[in-house]
Amino acid sequence: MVGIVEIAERTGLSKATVSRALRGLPTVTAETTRTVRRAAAELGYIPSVAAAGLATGRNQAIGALVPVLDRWFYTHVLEGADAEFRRRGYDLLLYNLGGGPGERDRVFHRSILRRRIDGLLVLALTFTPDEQEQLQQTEFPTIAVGGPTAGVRHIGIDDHQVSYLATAHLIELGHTRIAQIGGSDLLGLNASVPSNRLSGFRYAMADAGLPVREEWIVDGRYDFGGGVEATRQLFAGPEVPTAVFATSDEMAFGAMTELRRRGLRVPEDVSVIGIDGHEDAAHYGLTTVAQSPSDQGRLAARKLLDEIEGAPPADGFDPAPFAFVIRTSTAPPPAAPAPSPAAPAPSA
Amino acid sequence: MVGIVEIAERTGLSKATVSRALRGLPTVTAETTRTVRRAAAELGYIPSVAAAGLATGRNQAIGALVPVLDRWFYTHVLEGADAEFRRRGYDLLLYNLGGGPGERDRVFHRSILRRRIDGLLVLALTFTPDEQEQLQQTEFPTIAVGGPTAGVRHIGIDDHQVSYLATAHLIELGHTRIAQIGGSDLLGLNASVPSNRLSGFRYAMADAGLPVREEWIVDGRYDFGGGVEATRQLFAGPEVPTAVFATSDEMAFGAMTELRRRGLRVPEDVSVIGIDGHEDAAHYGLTTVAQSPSDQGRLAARKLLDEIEGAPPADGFDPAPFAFVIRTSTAPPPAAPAPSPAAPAPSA
DNA sequence: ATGAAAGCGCTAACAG
DNA sequence: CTGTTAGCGCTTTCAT
Repeated sequence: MVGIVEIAERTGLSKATVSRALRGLPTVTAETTRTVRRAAAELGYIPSVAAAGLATGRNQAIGALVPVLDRWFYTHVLEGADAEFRRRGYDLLLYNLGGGPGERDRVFHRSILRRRIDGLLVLALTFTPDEQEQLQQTEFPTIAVGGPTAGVRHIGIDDHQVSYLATAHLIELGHTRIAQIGGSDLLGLNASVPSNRLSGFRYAMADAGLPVREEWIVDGRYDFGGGVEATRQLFAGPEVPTAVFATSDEMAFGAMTELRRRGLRVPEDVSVIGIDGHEDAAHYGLTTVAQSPSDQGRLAARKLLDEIEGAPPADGFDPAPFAFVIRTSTAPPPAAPAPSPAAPAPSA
Repeated sequence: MVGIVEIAERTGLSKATVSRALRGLPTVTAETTRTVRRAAAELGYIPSVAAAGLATGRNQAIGALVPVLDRWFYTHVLEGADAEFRRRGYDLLLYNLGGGPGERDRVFHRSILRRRIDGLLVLALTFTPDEQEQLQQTEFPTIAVGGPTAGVRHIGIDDHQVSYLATAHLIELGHTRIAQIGGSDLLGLNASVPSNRLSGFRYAMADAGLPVREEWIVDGRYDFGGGVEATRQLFAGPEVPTAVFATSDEMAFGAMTELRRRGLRVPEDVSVIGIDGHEDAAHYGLTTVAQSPSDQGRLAARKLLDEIEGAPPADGFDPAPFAFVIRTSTAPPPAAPAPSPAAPAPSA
């Protein structure tokens, strides 16, 4: 095993100088630095972050806490954050909670709290009071993406507003019979995202004087299969909606697939709108409110590292941008009048 | 900051005994162990893996090298492996190569080679000779999932055989005009998976005396959008296949979606078969050859940890199980005779 | 069964 | 600009 001592011996310099040269500190002659680096390369020197970390207290690593891995939003936040972390020389420790009930506790006590990381990125998750306290104790900077977490800065879209807009779009097209496929709080996931998306929907309906039918608010678990099942449920009875607002594109894809399987045309018979801006939305022709999770991840990473490296800790909410993308899955309801941007009259 | 010294002071024991008690070594009285643990809990002691690692040379961490994150196969291998790692007290460092061209090098030199991990899990990736040498030098155990890597043990399905079977199924149904949507080698990804899946297809066709039309072998990039585009291409001309074999379910979903968009019925007009056993396959009614990436990940993790903890290093290939799942996306071709398990005659 | 002391590989004052 | 001297927090001989 070759460490800095070997380099010191070989070059006749001291450990300290070698260390400085390796880190490129300015207090070393360019000449010396070159010599050291060359020797390091020749000897096949590989630095030990662990040793450096012990000495400095810096681990050059960030933990990312995710509820599950196979959801579009999470993987993309991770990709964005990871790229930024790597760019700045940090490694990413993945803490996946998806492995069953015991996992959560294990992750918390045996992993996060091992002083291996310099900061924590939290995806769409809320903490129990106990967990919160534990986190405080470790004292490392934390940032959340995709849903607020008590006492932690947070980046994400304004779910209420996005949801309001999506609903308003359907209303403007003349729809009055609108269903929402939402998501519920699974695995201690952040409940505020689904609840804000629901409230945005309710407000938009209320503002248009439209009634919300509680049986048309169904859970789609944020995934494709959930979208399929929710749709099946929505279209089981005699009374069916003319528009479906899925609060994620993956659920919207499931909805569209199930609608077509039932012989219903989108948008002629039923309009569908989503939230996310998933890559596949174009292929489905899905109208959606797009966001960029990878940008949110990147931004979160940047803020986290800035704080770790000395910037003043900030608090509160950083709203992320979103954009309406109109495609072919939304249109006026069947037998409805042309879009009336004014106040559409209820049709029953 | 409370370390083992604080516990030692508080209990009146020595650092050494505290360390032993904390690790549950048998050379400590049950009594003493209890005292120490209680004190640790009261003081809110949090162990430092870095310090322990420095002393022992063990990092209690495994690196996972993935080409990209948002592919069904990868996220599921990761979930399986992660669960096993955590169960045995190891953390997972995620090395994502998906962040652009520079990433690969950066990951290799600035991350993997930092002596932070005890082993490496490689997903569907091949190394350059240079990278291979670097890896050898670090000397930690490595294992691959989803595609062989030179000099590294490997777990996965037998791609050739799976592909042969899928093709044979279509042939038995009476199809003769069969297309394959495969995947190409993106980002230095493992080329042997696509090539074995292609050869399985060719062998099955050859064994049945059927010609392979080269223009019906198209690239679908292993994702939904690629499946859509490949299908568009396949059905653009006057001559179209009666069956499409997509080498991943995600591509098959894209193919089915595009086929339906074009007004073609599955399976009446076109049969579709996939590989993977994706959760959504049931909703699509997709016939597929199912595998379990999470089991493969779990097994890989287990073997890797066993080796790290002293088991003799093994080599070679561990074939993973797969299972044919017949659903409703495959049927005899239009205007074809009933399934003839014998040798179907070419139809011109 | 427990303690004392010597590191693991690196960084950080403090001198020079 | 470079060298010396102490550690970082834990594990591990070697004694006792």
